[in-house]
Amino acid sequence: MGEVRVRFAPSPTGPLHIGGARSALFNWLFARRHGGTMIVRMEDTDLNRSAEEYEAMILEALRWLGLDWDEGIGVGGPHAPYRQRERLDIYRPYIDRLLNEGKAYLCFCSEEELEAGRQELSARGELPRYLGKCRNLTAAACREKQAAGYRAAVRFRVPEGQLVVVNDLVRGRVEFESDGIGDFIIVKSDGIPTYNFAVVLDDAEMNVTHIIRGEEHLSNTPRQLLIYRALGFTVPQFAHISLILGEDRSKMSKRHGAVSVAQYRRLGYLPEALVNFLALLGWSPEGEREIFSVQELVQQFSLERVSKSPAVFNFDKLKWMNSHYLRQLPASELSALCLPHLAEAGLVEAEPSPQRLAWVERVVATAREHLEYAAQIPGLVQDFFGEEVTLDPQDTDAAEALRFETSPAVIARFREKALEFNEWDEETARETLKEVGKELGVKGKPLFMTVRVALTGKSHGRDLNTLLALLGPQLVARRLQHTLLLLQGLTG
RNA sequence: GGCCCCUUGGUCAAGCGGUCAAGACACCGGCCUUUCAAGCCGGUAACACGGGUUCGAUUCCCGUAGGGGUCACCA
Repeated sequence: MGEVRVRFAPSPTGPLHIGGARSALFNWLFARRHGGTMIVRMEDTDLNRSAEEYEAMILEALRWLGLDWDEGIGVGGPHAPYRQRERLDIYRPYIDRLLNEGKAYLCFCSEEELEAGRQELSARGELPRYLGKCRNLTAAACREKQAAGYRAAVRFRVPEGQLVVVNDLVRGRVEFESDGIGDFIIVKSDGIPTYNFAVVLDDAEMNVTHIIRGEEHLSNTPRQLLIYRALGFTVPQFAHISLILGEDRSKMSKRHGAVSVAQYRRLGYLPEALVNFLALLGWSPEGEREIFSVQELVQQFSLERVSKSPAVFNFDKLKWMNSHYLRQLPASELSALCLPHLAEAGLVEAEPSPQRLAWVERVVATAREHLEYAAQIPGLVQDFFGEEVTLDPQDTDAAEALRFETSPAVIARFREKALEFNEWDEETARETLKEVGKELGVKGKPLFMTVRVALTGKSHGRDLNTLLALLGPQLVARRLQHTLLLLQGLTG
């Protein structure tokens, strides 16, 4: 393969979508795999919907995912500028050329006229398409209209009776009849080119060799091909990857839950997990492995193994994959990832002391195996916070554990013993509890489960010794006392 | 509606004429564990349908059905 040049060209009309992220990823993997060039530019020709803040968000999301680029916004390059709105002067000569050669023409139809035409056609049961009203306007008529103050859009004159063939790297040969395509607008009446036109000019100017994008663009491709043909440009290779679907099999959108990369980041997903997951959505490596580092993905990626059929976004699998990466994270990083969520839940102060931070790190570490994404942390470490014990009414095993004949004695005695310490480690805590058991002749469930429930109100939770150690003897004593009073209230 | 794409378990997905049709997530069961989870072991579960082609179709071709995309002065 010769020099590879690919691009990711989102429109800044919203945050980076999960589908866009996958397109970016596939382009990036392909570029890196072949030692090619990755370009990032913006399709900001929609003045109404484009916003600078979205551009910043998209770029930030790409960086967070680890998808860097060699040319484009922020890094510059030989084909700058990389925002379509800043490239208007570059487009001008091509527009003039098409107009002069009669391959495009001015259209003075108003929005209302066009709408009326569409209505009429569909009322008669015919397909809505441009009727070609301005197709054969004379130059003189055009000048007259313009002099009268009418603003014109530019339409591409679609040649009749042509077969337009897309040789798609993932879909194979796809044929379209030019007769099925109405003359389409390439420059809006405000002088700004439309997407279908500008994208061709940019890709040609920037020598893009491979266009890897979502399948929704497949139907647009013949229009673009016609423009390549009209301007005599070299046609790049196309690869249309299938769509990402929601659980209900319709195109992934907001109502399917978290749909932007930023949302996953906020929830505490790791970029390497998202990248790994997205890579496996619509592409599959050889072999049976599922977990791949970015470097491994780069080594293995190929368009030949990209699937044609759409894929449902499987939240469960993403969660599983994220939990896998979470388990590999050093304790300090895991803690840092979780801290904002603990602070938000009001469990930990926003700027904890070093000692407190060290303690939080240990607490968070106990939840590591249970954690699917960082935002879940408050619910998982609740037991480590607070003075009081509330018996979970749903938890029948818990109530049972406090109803052993020996329960009050176990709790009272362990409390006394705990009071003798200012601090203790897991070892000491365990020994102390065992001594209580020996003293009172209690072991097994009536000993351990009773203490667990007396401490947390629940029959399930973190390892008891860990819990004791992290709670510390003084808090343990206070909680036990609290439960003791609770029990007296029940019996007395 | 026209055009285009797609169709293997609930989901992702391997397969590229001959397989007992991989693997992963989820689910169920067991082991481990003084709880839970993790981990390990095992289990349930699929080629949309109908015609061809072929000695032989999940695999190739044609229909049907279903799903999706697109037909904007949006991208």
